[in-house]
Amino acid sequence: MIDHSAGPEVQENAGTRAWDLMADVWKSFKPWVDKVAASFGLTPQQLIAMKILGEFGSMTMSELAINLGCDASNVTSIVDKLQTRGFVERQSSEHDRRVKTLVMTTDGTELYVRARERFHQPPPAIANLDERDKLELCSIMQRALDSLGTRAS
Amino acid sequence: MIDHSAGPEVQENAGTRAWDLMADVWKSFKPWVDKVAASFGLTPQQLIAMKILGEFGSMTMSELAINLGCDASNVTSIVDKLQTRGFVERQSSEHDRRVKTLVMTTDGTELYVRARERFHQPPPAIANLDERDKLELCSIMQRALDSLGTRAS
DNA sequence: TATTGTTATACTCTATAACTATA
DNA sequence: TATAGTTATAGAGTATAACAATA
Repeated sequence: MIDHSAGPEVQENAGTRAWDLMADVWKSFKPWVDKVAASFGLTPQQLIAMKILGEFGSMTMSELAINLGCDASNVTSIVDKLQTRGFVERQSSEHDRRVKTLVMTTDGTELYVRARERFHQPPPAIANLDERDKLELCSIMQRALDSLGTRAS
Repeated sequence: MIDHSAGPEVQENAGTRAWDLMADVWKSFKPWVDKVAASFGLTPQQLIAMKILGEFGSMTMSELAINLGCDASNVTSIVDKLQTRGFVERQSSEHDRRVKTLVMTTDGTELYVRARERFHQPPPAIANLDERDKLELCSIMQRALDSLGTRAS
């Protein structure tokens, strides 16, 4: 039997504790993300897709799948909805007609520019940090990504 | 029209950049979490519920909902599955028979103890950091949580 | 009347497998 | 044969609303 008389157990090491704390911070992001997405009439994933398309300008369906980190079949439905709303268009590539290139419409670009303004203000838990902490957090997260062999953007 | 000639745009401030980098790091956690949960035959959310129950010993359905950060209706189905598997039991509280207290079974406790061993090794992106970064990350995340008025665990 | 937990329902996000149209 | 994208399907996770039992 486990002794719970003292409440939650003490964290054994800094890595585990950092992971638990990051999870708590991440959980605090969700209401903010949902609210921002809803303010544009989009789901979070749709807004992220718009952000990626806005940053890169145009890309194929499979490239968007890689950037979103999800299966290509999901991208079909995400783009379907964005296209129905008039924010993106599919263009068949002329040199390989299997490939579809996504381009933003004028409405989509306008939405992206407005959304970008919102992204400049990160979620409260990050925004509330002082400048030194923000910079240090960038450094640590960058080292964490580098340790995985991930390419920095 | 947006100028994309130089690829993705430069991040304007440290907060936004920290938020983007944290999102990338968080994304790297998912395969690890899925793998750990699957190694116990559980979904991630079920494993998190077991972790919370193991740490706190026992709690009511609504308390678990608060700790999971989701609606009470979801907890019903999560606990249903854990109970079917024989890891937790519902006990009607004697002083208020509306309330159900969750307690882990012997099998549940045994699973929790094994899972706890796995949690001691955080996801690669965190585990790979050196001790100084881990400690600094703890401090920053703690300050981020404190800035929200969140109670530290 | 108010609260705890359940049920019914629906939507988002996700993945796998089978399919099509091209290559 | 292989690849890009689609369709069909299924499951996890989420929330809202209506409900039963109890307070």
